Amino acid sequence: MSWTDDRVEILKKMWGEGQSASQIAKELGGVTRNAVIGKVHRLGLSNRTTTGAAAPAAAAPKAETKPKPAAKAAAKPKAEPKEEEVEAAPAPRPNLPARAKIIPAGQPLPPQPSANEISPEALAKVSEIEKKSKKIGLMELTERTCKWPVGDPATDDFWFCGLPVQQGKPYCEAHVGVAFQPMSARRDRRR
DNA sequence: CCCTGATTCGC
DNA sequence: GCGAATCAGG
Repeated sequence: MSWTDDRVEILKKMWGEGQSASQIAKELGGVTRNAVIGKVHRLGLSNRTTTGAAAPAAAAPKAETKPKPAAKAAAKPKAEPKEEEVEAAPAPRPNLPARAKIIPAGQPLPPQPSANEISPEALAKVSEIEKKSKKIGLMELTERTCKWPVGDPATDDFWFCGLPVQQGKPYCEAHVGVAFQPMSARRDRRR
């Protein structure tokens, strides 16, 4: 595939909308996100300060990019209804064994050193997500499902969180929060 | 070990 | 000019 004017236009449009390079590449087809990024740079329209997936600092106040006074007469009333994202069904919700006494106090911390102090916020968050947990069984555990145990293994009332894990961690974000709160900042990241 | 963009360099 | 490989970071 080559960069035809048409495709470049789509690229500019989507990039301007803040779409990620991978999304643009997927839309265009026949190119990878690297190709898109490369092209973006070559076109000069790089900056967007949106590094990383989790970069809430969008802002983009100086978006007004009209460097070309030469108004392009290419008026294309493209009524793009945007891509419709299909929302997957929520939790499978396997029938709960009657009264699920979701112990509020006895927090099932796997490797509990001794006495740790977890912020009430984190605990509240855990209680919250436990409701949303997928309640998966041991068999459903994969490398990227939260392995946080909930309930009492000795009873029916036991399952694993199963939510998407945090990168590299064995737990989801909420559980990571209570799993290892205390951590000395490690300035070490070399391949 | 998912994702993002940025840069390099052989083609 | 192109983009895979790589880098740098969330």
